[in-house]
Order: sequence, then C-alpha cells, then structure tokens
Amino acid sequence: MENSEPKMLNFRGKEYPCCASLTMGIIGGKWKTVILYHLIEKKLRYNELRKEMPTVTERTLSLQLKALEEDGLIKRKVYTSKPPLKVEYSLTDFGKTLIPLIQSIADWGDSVVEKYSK
Amino acid sequence: MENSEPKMLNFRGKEYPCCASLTMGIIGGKWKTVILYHLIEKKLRYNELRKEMPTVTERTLSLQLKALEEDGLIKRKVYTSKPPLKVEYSLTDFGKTLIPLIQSIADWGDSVVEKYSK
DNA sequence: ATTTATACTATCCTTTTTGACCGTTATTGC
DNA sequence: GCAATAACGGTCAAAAAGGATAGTATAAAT
Repeated sequence: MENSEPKMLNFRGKEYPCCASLTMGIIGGKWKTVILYHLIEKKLRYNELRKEMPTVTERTLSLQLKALEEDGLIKRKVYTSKPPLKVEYSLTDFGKTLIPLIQSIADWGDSVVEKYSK
Repeated sequence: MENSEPKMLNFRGKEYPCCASLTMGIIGGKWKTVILYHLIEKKLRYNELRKEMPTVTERTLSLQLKALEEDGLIKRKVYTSKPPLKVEYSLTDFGKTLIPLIQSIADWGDSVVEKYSK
C-alpha cells in the first residue's frame, strides 16, 4: 500500500508538514520576529513598541501581539483597571526559548546588510 | 527637529525596518524554509522536492524556488536541453550561510513537538 | 471646558500569498 | 499510436495578511 497521507505535525490546532514550517507558522509573518526581538531586552508597553516599530499600524501591532499571546510566547500584564491603561508586554518562559533563534535571525540580517548594502 | 523618517535597511530593492524583518523577508513565507531545510543535506531535483513536500502545489513550489533563486540562496542547474528536463537545485554559498539558522528553526520546531504534542 | 494620553477595537479596503486545475514540450517505453 | 515523464507556466479564485482611518473609555493636565 502507498503512503497517501503525509505525517503531519500539530501545534495549537494547526497542522504543519515539517518542523521548520511549524516554527515559521508561529514566528512567521512580517512583524512577529520584530516584536520578539524588541522584547528580548526588556518589557515594553504598547506605545513603546510603536516607537520602536514606527512603520507598523496600530491594528496590525495589536493583532500580532494577540497572536503571540495566544501562542504563549508573550504575556500581557495590565496595571490599571481604567483608562488610560498601563499594559506591559514581556516574553514568557516559552517565549524565552526563542531568544537564541531570534538573535540568530537578527544577526543574519545584520550580516547581509554589512556585506551587500553598505 | 523630530526624526520623521525611520532609518530603513535595504536588500535587493526592498526596505525593512529591522534586521530581523530583513531575514524574514528573505526566508519568510510558508515554504521557503522547508525547501532550504531539505536542500541542506543534498541537491534535489524538482520532483524529489515534491516528494519531500507532498502538501505543496506545483505552482507554489516553482514560485518559491524562483524567489529563492532570485535572492541568490539557491542555484538551478539544468542538465538537458530538451524535455524531459533534468534540473537540480542546491544551496549557493550565500544560501549555505543560512544553514545554522535553518537548522535552529527546524530544531526549535522539533522541540515544540516533543514537549507539547506528544 | 478642552485637550492629551493610553491602549486598544471596528470597518473597510488593498495587497500578497497560496491553491486548484489544466496546458506545454519532447523523449522514452509499451 | 498512446501514455508516461520532467519541469514547469498560465489562469482564475480563495484565503491570509496588512494598511488607512476613525472611534472608544477615562483620567490627568491645561
């Protein structure tokens, strides 16, 4: 009998054909690694993130933050109950397991800039 | 004076706000890292890649291969001049600089599978 | 009393990515 | 003569991602 069904990996309800695509499903997209990269160093508030990433729109930023939170990579801590809110975002322990990877991603991008666009 | 224009990084005509997003612009997307991952070990022909990645469509695979080639990460070597063609894909030297990163991406995905979906 | 500030959310729309499906070329095997 | 094969490309459509813009609640500052 032929193997007709390729064995899939599963994480949080989504199927991935390969361990590499699983990772990319979680940190892929235009902004997630940028957010994670900025959170490596320290906790940041929503508007602080916006200042670090001036080209992202508010809507996209909050969608991405929510997705990262749902995947358990970041945590959202609220300090006030009424507006104006104070909210801080930081990496969870699970999110911290990504630090070496995020750092490598940033470093490779850096090295490309050094070599090809100076 | 306020700084109104965020300093952008540039690679192959595209602008990125951050070294991490530059990397993701090059290897991001649903399939690119999977292709690169399979090419780490050895050169592969088009149909061999298809067998390794049974859930990608032919069109998408060829689009992604072309994009990777245009970014200089893989090279396409044609062995015959008339159909049926023999074509082999392999990493360029530039593409090989990504091997540790691709490996880390795959390893992190693996570790997630180990911990959370066994 | 009005403005400013925070951290969003809601609509609506455009762009990008991915998929389904079929066609092409020339050679080899039946 | 017909099907199979390799490596695609073309067209159309759906889905996913991202952007523009405006609005919300409440408190402190002016």
